Amino acid sequence: MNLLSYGLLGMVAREESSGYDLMLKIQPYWQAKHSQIYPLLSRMEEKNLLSSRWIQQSDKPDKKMYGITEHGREILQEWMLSHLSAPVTRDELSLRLFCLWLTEEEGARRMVAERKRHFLERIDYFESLLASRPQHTPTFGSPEFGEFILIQKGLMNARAGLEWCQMVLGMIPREGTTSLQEKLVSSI
Amino acid sequence: MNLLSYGLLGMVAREESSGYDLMLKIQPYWQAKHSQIYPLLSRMEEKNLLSSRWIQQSDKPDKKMYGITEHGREILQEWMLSHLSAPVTRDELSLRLFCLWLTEEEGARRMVAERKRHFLERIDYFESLLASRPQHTPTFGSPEFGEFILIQKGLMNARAGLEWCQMVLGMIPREGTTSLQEKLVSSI
DNA sequence: ACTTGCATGTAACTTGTTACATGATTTA
DNA sequence: TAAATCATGTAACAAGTTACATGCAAGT
Repeated sequence: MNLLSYGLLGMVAREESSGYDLMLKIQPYWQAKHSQIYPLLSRMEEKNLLSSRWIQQSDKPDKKMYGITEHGREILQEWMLSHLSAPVTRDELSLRLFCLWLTEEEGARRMVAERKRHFLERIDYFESLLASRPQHTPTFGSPEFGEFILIQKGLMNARAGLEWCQMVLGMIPREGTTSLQEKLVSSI
Repeated sequence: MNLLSYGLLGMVAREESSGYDLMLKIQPYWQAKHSQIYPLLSRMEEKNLLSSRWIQQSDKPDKKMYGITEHGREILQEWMLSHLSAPVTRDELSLRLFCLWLTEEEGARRMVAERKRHFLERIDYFESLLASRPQHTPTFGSPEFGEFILIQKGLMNARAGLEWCQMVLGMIPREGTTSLQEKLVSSI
């Protein structure tokens, strides 16, 4: 059982879901493709952590809804008490910064601007999630609490990223902005 | 050529390094083990992106220093101009928050406290990096600039994470703090 | 005596991505 | 008419982790 499997198990524990549902819901926090999720769900059913039933739909394709079993819930509880592993981030931008000195102002600005767009999109997404739920802050113990602080986690992270982008864009001179003095110095 | 390979190539472009050096330097930004790095460096040498030479050492084991080739530099330049991919984060904590309602206050607090320690450690690390380099802010174009904003990236991210932890710890009631009224309500 | 750091590598395995495969309905 | 959404799955491949393997020097 890997971390993704536990995550899926936990989501099913909250509400019965199809693989497709789970994929969409988990995407913003853990980038997993359907080709990874479907086999995991099958294996978890074999291990008796999940049960499934087919739901016929008229307009859309039929779907397989998964629910958690008693055994699944026990395993889930154990996981929640086990040691928490450190987050893993792999960001191409970090690698590129090691050799940023190889690029011109324009290239560097383009890169950071692209990342800025990414964060703005994420902020939009998380804010729309917040807007589509009860106004009052949920209290600990309710299922809404976990979801609320999860959204806050994404939001605060994206805002920090945006701030960084703006700081950096402020530090890279726009081309054509170089002063006469600097040009003279760099031409030596 | 994967992202990690480009990252290593970029680091070698800055200064000649051994696989061991690269592993240590890249760790805080991209968690790669030596068992992944060594074969990548070998393959990049085969492709004529890197060249290597053995350095004998008396007190420590000998080491293989890699330098970038002309061809390597060209490939690196191309990469810097190509499309930047989105960052990928896999955080067990995010998955756990989906089913936080399964745990008690104590378990939840422990989890967040553990994460808080993680961020405090990272902040310490990045601040020590800042302290061990020239006081004045580097300007765009110098190799120090990229490294400076990379450290800032890690720092701002870790600070945002810490802030989130503190917000959440403030929202989870400490056990024994529950009011009489709440106890009566929850006992129904 | 034991562990940590330095230093390099391979083998077996797990995890994650891309591509293949199907097919109806809705929207542009 | 083309693309996107819904919906499930498999196969081949790439990326990343864990374990195995060696060995010396310095510190605890």
